Amino acid sequence: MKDAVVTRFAPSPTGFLHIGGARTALFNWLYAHHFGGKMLLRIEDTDRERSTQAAIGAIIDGLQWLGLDWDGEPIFQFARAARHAEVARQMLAEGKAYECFATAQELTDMRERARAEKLPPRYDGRWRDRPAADVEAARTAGLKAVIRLKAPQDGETIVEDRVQGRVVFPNKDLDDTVLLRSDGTPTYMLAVVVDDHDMGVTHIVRGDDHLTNAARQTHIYQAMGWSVPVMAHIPLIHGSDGAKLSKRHGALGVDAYRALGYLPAALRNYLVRLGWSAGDREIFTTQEMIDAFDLPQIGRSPARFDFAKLENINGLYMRAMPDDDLLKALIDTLPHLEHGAALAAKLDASLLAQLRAAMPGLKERAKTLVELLDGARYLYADRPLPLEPKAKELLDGGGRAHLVALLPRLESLSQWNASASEAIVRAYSEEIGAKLGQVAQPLRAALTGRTTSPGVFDVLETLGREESLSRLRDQTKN
RNA sequence: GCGACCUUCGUCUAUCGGUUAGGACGGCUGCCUUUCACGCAGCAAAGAGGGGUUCGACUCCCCUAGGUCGCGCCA
Repeated sequence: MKDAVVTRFAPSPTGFLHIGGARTALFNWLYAHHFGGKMLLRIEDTDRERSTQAAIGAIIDGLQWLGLDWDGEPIFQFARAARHAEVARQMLAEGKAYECFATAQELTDMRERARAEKLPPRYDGRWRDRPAADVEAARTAGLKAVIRLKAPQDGETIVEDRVQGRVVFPNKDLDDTVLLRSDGTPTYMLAVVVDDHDMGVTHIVRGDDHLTNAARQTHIYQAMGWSVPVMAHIPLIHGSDGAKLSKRHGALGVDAYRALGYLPAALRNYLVRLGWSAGDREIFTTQEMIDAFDLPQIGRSPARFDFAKLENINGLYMRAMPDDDLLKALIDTLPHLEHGAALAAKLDASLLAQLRAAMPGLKERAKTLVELLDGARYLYADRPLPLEPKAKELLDGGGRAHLVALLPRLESLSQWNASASEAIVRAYSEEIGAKLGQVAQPLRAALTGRTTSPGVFDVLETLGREESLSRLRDQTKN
């Protein structure tokens, strides 16, 4: 196996793992697995002001929840600062970089002047070819220097991108990037290149907001005589109105998706089809995804995030999941769900068995775990059940009489199961010449407090004789 | 302002010069039915605009419009 594929996911820990980052991670993960390679994780924490431990935790937790594992230990970029500085000094020594003593004020003025003249705001290279004497003078005057790359000024830099195609940047449009800050810490631009090189990254798959950075980074690779990895800049995800993804549009941390009751496998399936396709195929197992995934099928246009489709896919996954697995997923997710604590508090062996028995009827009525939890509420609600307005109307509007008539018949049942109760109820409705629904709906209202639920006869069975009859008596009393 | 990239049903997409422009979500009809769902059947819905090239353009080229991203001693 020559040239094994090595990809990396390189988030900066300044916030949670958002949905766009999750998709980037997924693409890197799929690509690495498709070619039997590795995906590395690098935490880009060089911004000491904004990087937080909490964000690092959120990112790692998010990746783990999504099932996107990485090879080896995560690399922390800040820990490699000395290596980055060493490379910068090497470039300085080789004349590939130079010291620049321009002050922050000078740079601001430079930009403002450019803006006023409607020119692109760029560094003008004022320290690029200064005589050594000037540099000495500045240093003895106590000025602090940054190290800037001596980037090519003529010709063009070509990024052969596997998604964007051949993108040409005239070098005159790119200025001399800062490599090392005046306090001696490396910039992102330098750190990324050095780390990707040192980590043996062969394929860089990242958001296309980095496309112009790719040209600047290419200059650094060239200055160091390193080979440039394969680049693939994938389009960003947009909100439903086409604008930048905002909170309202789904730019939430992946933990929010967990709290909304989405299954990681479903979210993965939704995300992989956002900007990538394999013919008409919509649903993939993880292995199928790995087998089918490759860079050429990634589109170049940004995709909009669509909750409706995510819900649909999640519902599909829930229905396809074995009942035991789905129940486990629900129980495991309880701590993250809004009303999860109520169920968790009452969860014992018998409730667990009831949930398991009700699962077939429950899962086809839910698109998320939140809906599944809500649908299961009748199983563990306290008597007397609170009635939804429509359920109350149903009982008050004549439904109660049916319950009164049905109660003794149900009480006399020798076998308590769905088919036995169904026979009783059907016989009764035929007797009085009513449609089954006219009788079944009041029953449902009394048993669940609602007008919608799984089939009433299944409800009777899973609730059990005592609980069912008690709930019916509660409603016939008044 | 400059630069890069993007533009097929409302949304995600297929199409790699010749198709009644296909699928999925959502929407709407209907069937099933004890409710709600599920399932099934069906319907509506698209090549941004304008020029070329070509026997023939969604597909290739140019222009326009719109959108996104980038232009820090942030990442």
